[in-house]
Amino acid sequence: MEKGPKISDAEWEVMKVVWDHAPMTATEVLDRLPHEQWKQKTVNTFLARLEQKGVIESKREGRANVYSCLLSEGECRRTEGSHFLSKVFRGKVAPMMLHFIENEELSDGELDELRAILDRKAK
Amino acid sequence: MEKGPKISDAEWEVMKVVWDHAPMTATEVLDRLPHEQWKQKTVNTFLARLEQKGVIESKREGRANVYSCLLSEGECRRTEGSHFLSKVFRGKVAPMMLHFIENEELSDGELDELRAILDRKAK
DNA sequence: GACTCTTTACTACAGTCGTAGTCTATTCAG
DNA sequence: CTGAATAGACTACGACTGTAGTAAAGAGTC
Repeated sequence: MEKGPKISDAEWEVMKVVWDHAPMTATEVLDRLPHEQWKQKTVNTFLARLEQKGVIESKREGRANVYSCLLSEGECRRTEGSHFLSKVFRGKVAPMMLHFIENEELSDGELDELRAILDRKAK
Repeated sequence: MEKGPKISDAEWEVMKVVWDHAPMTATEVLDRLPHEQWKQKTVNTFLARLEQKGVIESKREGRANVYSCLLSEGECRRTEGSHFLSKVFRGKVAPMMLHFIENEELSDGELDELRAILDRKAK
């Protein structure tokens, strides 16, 4: 497991947009974010940093840069997830799962879904 | 939900020791950490910062400070867990659970344990 | 009491993060 | 072509992180 780059909180917000709509320009990214909280320059900075980190790449098209993903959301979730697991739950999966079952609102449908997944897994 | 203070990666390592053995002195904390990677001064700095953040408190006893927890590991897990959930899995619990079931090694025993918990929860 | 050892308190410093401003080059309107 | 608008590149800057060094104060030793 080559550990991927560290993606900060705010960078994750930008990446969610890029994962959902790439390829796209910096202006388009801003349009997909809450306008009250984000300025264009801030978005640009994060896009540049994410490119430095190798999470995305940019290609010049006319007057604008067009950004695409190099790492998928799933890959970044794996990196972030195992980091979280070892940091906060000392690497122990079952207690972590229990924690979320106890602390987060799970609908009956979700509970059923999870049981079905576990049944399949246990086979 | 009053959101607790942000506890950094390295601070979590220190806190695991404190949660397990408090009340204890800075020297005792170091003794419980891998000696190769931690220096006493570094530990002291983190203890001071954790006190600033309100995670622990210190009482002077003789020549040394004795540290105790103000926030439990469970409380900090709740803060960190809901932060992680919204950041990395857009707040959706079921996909996150699925992710960990698919990506982390779960023993048969743990799978059984989880199924039992879900059954109880669904009642 | 003077010196030494331990433990704290304060200071340092480079790297990352959040948040943008300034300077520049390119494009579009006339 | 010339000026105005726009998108990118580079710079800034204070807060937080990881990692300690230095100075100072209390506690024993002679």
